[in-house]
Amino acid sequence: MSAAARPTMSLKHLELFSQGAIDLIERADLSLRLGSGRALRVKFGMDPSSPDLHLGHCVQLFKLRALQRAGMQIVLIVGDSTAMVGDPSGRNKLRPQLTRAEVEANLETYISQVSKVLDMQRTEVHRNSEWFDKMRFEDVLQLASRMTVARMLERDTFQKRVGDNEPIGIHEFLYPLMQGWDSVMIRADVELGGSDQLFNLIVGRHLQEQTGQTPQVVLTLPLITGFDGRKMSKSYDNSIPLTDSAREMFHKVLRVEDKNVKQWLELLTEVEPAEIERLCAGDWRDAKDRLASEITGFFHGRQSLDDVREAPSMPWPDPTADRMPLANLIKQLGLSASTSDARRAVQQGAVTLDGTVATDPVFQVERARLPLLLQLGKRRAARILPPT
RNA sequence: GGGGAGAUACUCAAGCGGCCAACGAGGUCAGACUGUAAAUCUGAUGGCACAGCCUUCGGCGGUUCGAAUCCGCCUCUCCCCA
Repeated sequence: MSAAARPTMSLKHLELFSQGAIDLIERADLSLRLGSGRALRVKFGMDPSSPDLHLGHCVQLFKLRALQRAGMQIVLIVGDSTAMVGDPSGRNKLRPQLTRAEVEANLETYISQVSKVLDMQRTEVHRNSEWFDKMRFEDVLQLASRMTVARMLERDTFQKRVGDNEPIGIHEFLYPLMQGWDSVMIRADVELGGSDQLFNLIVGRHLQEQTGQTPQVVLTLPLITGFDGRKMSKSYDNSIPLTDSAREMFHKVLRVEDKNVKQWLELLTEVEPAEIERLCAGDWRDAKDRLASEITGFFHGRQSLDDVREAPSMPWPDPTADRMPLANLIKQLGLSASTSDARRAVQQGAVTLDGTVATDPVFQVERARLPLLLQLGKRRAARILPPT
């Protein structure tokens, strides 16, 4: 648990950095910097472009957590300016630009979610509007002149869009430059990102070199996939948001494909490597259960695991009503997105009351019957208690 | 600047005056089966205290008993030429 970075530890640290990495550019350079014995400035940027973080982001965050514990200085960049541009990485479409108000709203939830993984007391946080808001057009032009269009168009994502007759906004070319400029401004030693970020990270090296800094070490980590096998992403709707209830999170994690269980254990938990080997050699059920328990326990606390197997308690939603139609009750408990949705679930036999299937959406649930166990499918349930 | 094509629900994509809350596919949700998995089969998939009503087909107006479908203007995108 020693947090001091001493030269003698540099080899161990090198291992810590490179574990699980896809790209490490340049390894020798990292080794050299570690040898200096100082706390390296490790940059990680996130755009508050959607309100919630999900497990995909956590691959990076867990690595940062380990590095932070090893005494590295984590520098978190909240991309409030870049969020208004939208990262074109992996995008086959023009991303809608966010307004400043939307970005502000997302930013707050981000920080609180990151604090579950990182010690924010020891984390340096910057918004990139700190420097971008001060730039004049002249400065923007100068930054833009540091990169060529040909170089930009090398990116597969842009190539693909050109091929598919999809629009590319000029402002999208600015995105990698902005991200790279962040590195210059905070004098990053290392920048961490998903493997799809390689191009952007390399631009950071390029810009640092041009401005007389030593280019940062670039470290990319694997992207984990969502339910559908594609990169886990909010926009593909295949992600596991950190805001999920313990129950939702647990069950979604259980749906991970068998072949990814090991990777998730390595990237998203702090289970010892030897233990991971042991788990993966055994029954998948146990490995998955452990994985889901680790992840859910980490974000919601160990005691939440009881709630996963038991239904969480919720009060009767409308204290003034003596009875409510089943569908409306489900909606008001927040177990379904809409009343119509609840009705459909009921009609399809997905809902049980105290273990008995209820198929009538307008069935009147009496308040006098409380407490009552209501289950909707396998993943949603509530123990309804009388109002206090 | 000139010419052509297009904008439909989470995504892709049919529909081209009433039978349209809108074919189909993917996704998602649920049921069966299972390992609370995957695969497979089945059903559902705008909202509403729901046999009815309300709001949707880029936007605003118009024609019509009736418009996603016809007309006008606007916004946005792609392609070809300059």
